[in-house]
Amino acid sequence: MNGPARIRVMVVDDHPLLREGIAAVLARQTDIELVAEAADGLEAIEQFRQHRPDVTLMDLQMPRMNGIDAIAAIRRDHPAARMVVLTTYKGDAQALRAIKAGATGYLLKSTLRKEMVETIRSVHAGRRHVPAEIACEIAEHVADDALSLREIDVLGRVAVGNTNREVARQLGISEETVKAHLKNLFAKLSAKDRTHAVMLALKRGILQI
Amino acid sequence: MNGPARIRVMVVDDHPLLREGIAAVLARQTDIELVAEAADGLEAIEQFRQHRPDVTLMDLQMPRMNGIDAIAAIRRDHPAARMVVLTTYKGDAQALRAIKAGATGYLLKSTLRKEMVETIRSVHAGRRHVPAEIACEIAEHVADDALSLREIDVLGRVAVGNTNREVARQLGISEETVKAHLKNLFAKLSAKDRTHAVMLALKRGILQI
DNA sequence: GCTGCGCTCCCCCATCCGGGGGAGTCGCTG
DNA sequence: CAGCGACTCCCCCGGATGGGGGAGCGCAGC
Repeated sequence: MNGPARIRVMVVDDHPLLREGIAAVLARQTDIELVAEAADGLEAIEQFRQHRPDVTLMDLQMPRMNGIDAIAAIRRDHPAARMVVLTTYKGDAQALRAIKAGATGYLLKSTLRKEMVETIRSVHAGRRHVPAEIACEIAEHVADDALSLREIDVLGRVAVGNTNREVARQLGISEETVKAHLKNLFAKLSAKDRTHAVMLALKRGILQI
Repeated sequence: MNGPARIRVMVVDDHPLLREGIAAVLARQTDIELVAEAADGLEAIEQFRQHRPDVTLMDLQMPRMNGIDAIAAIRRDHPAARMVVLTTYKGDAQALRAIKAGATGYLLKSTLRKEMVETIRSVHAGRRHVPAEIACEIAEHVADDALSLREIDVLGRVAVGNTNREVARQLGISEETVKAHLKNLFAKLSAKDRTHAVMLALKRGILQI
């Protein structure tokens, strides 16, 4: 049966065992072909150039270059590339950022085999595929605005135990400004204090551990 | 070739794709046989009873019942059971707790196929198998003592934005006592303040997000 | 029986934090 | 150009935080 061309897929993840699992599932599909694998964002860009897969499954948390940057880089050169985000958590900041970067689908690693191949077919057919679970998480938080880069920077320094004064010195700004940034981001995150703010930022994927 | 009995393996993980990957790798080994799968701790206990695998690969973070509790429960009834921890992070508190619960091996999910099968054979042969990477992490922190249950409880409440007074009221103790617990755990974690302490506890697997 | 440690409580006090207010510059966008 | 938001700085001030000290009780191990 040499019918319609098969969907050419690349999988990008730093866990070899997970790649192996995806390969095993895809091998059982007659209409899907795994043409490339990569363990991080840089490899992904290189492999994409060589193999031009129809659909790319991309993890977000990876060494060297993360998935968001890799998606953005690939989409810049190949706007037609179909990218499906593959991640463990359902952090909304991550999801939103990935979709902004050009992802057309979103898959949790805890999903079943069937859902994965359906997503690949769906995305290849040109449809967006974001599960209701994720869509809700995103909708829940697009209302309250995102943190600015400066606010994220300040919060990141607070997270590692710096006082307002230390953050101010590190950034070359006044302590009052640091306090202003914190006041603003507390309101955005609905945080009760700096510790709570760090926890919420971690939950939403704004900060990483 | 119906030679020596094959090593009977069970894999416990809430990610079906990862289980699939492990199954694919094990299928290529002539001396290893995958006899059972489970998606959480409770299923693991049930499946163990039914199939009595020689070696169990167990994830730590799972819904319903986590891996530590499952390992402890299985080892209580079957002290000879060989348990290998399979996890994403190398948090030392997790590693140490797992080994205390009776794990005989420790595997990072980012390890290669080869290392996994070698670990299975090694553990089945009665050897302990903890990679140097993990052993170092553990050794680095066994010197400074672990947090007490009360301290972990206090820190967990601080992490979600409670003030010392609120924590005191929740626990029915004095605010001074809460401050004492915090002072002690700051010293144990080498934390600069409560926010830093929460971050360090998350890194070490003492707290979960 | 003594020691160590977890847990509890108390004191003092310098410092930090966070909420309230206002205000200026810059750059983007409608 | 007017408005908005990010970023910057300033004021005041009550309350929270954290570092220092000491102390009692109960339980487990040596």
